[in-house]
Amino acid sequence: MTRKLPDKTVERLSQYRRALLNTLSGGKHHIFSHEIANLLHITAVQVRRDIMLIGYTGTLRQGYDVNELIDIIGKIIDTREGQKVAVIGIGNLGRAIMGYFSGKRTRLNIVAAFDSNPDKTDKIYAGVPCYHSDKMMEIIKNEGISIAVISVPGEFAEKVAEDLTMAGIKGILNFSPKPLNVPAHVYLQEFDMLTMLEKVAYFVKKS
Amino acid sequence: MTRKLPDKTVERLSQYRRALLNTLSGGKHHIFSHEIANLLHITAVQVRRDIMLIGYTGTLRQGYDVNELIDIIGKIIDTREGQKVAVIGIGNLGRAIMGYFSGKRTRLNIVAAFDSNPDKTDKIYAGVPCYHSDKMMEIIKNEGISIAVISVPGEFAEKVAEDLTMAGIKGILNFSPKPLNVPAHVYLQEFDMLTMLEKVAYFVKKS
DNA sequence: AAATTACTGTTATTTTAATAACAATGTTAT
DNA sequence: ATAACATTGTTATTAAAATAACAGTAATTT
Ligand SMILES: NC(=O)c1ccc[n+]([C@@H]2O[C@H](COP(=O)([O-])OP(=O)(O)OC[C@H]3O[C@@H](n4cnc5c(N)ncnc54)[C@H](O)[C@@H]3O)[C@@H](O)[C@H]2O)c1
Ligand SMILES: NC(=O)c1ccc[n+]([C@@H]2O[C@H](COP(=O)([O-])OP(=O)(O)OC[C@H]3O[C@@H](n4cnc5c(N)ncnc54)[C@H](O)[C@@H]3O)[C@@H](O)[C@H]2O)c1
Repeated sequence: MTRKLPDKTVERLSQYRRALLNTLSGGKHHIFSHEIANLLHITAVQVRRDIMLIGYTGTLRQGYDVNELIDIIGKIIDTREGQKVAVIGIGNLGRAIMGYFSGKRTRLNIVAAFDSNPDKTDKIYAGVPCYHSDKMMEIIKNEGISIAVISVPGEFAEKVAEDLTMAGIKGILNFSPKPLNVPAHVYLQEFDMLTMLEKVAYFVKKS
Repeated sequence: MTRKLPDKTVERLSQYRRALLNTLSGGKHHIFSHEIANLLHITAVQVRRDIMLIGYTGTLRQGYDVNELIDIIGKIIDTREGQKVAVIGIGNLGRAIMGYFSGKRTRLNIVAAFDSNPDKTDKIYAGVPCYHSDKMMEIIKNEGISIAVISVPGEFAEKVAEDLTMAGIKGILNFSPKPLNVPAHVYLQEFDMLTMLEKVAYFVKKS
């Protein structure tokens, strides 16, 4: 399945899987495209198209087999061995992230957290050990951690990103307000809640 | 300026403004499109095009006047009177949001927080009072709060959204993992960090 | 058994977003 | 004074994403 999927399809696949896992725990084993669509507020065509792109095929009268679809999506968006993730900066946001991810059934395992404040280190958060950031580069290399979430204050983000890059990280999800510069081989995704909120405000205003 | 702007342009305008405010506090009063572009990791053409769309014009040798541009963007994405915002659910995520927004110079004012846990209510977080959620509908109506950020656990999110809608809220930014159903006149923006992270993981895998 | 229904899967079309191309213009160098 | 340069603003083109259209098909109804 080395076919390149559209960006947006990748995002939705992750959402489909989450919704399907819910569905499953509700005891439902088959689902129609329009049901998935309703769960996510998108159209059924979109759902079918995405599913077509990953090469899965439902049955005519029953729709999609929930287990199978979850599996196939996993084959696409997970690696076989899983990927290790670290969270840098265990303030409010860092803890929210750890809490949210813990227990989610996924091949993305948060295996370490790092903070520069000794009061926060050498403790367990949501089942994950938090180390002092002095050890960050070493642990990332030794553990083979490939993905990092940055939730430190803006003024430290650039330095953290440099260290991460040197330690061989492959992907960064950045929540700090400072847009980062990383080499092209590091995949970078930035996110800002203020932007989201201002967007909501703008579109509220229009109506 | 009732011209309809593309979705993505609106997002970027918010980012430009944030970057420009930084620039300004660094004592720089003029900026070129390619400088803005570098700050945000986008292209200069994109920047110029967005700025064209809002009808602002720079000077040829100096580029854009930072103050003026900040102002113009404000005219576009803010309302004159400002809009009031409430945060529902003051857990780790709620507190991270409050901390992040506080002190940001914007016409979006977080004026109230709400939580159902009496241990958390009747306190001040990042300068904003937290009330018990019993009073939510009343306060939202009386204060004229038009935008809400939902950061309660999934199982309560639907109910909170219903109450908010009934209280007359106009826009919702939802961080709970439960996709919400709201009437069409309420602008809804959902966000999920797990999706973001899985996307990073997917694109890391490819390389 | 024919028609109808309710789905899926796929191609075609439209819409939205990004990029490229380039004219216009003041600035600096020669 | 002229040429080269660096920048903006805008139009043209391409790319990405979403939507629409519709063919195919098993089940159900008449
Ligand atoms: N992008 C967004 O949407 C968004 C939302 C909320 C917060 N934020 C930003 O995220 C960051 C964290 O927010 P928060 O509320 O958790 O803040 P916080 O102050 O509670 O936490 C920051 C943590 O980072 C740690 N830290 C500082 N320097 C470090 C370093 N070099 N290495 C490791 N750890 C270090 C601190 O000890 C602290 O524990 C802030 O920059 C904030 O502006 C962004
Ligand atoms: N979308 C994302 O990216 C993302 C990231 C992290 C967390 N989350 C989700 O956000 C939510 C909050 O995360 P958290 O880490 O802050 O959790 P938390 O448990 O620390 O906080 C939840 C807070 O909501 C309050 N609450 C519960 N019911 C309420 C109600 N009806 N009205 C008002 N307040 C109520 C609780 O008292 C608590 O203070 C969770 O659902 C979590 O899954 C989402």
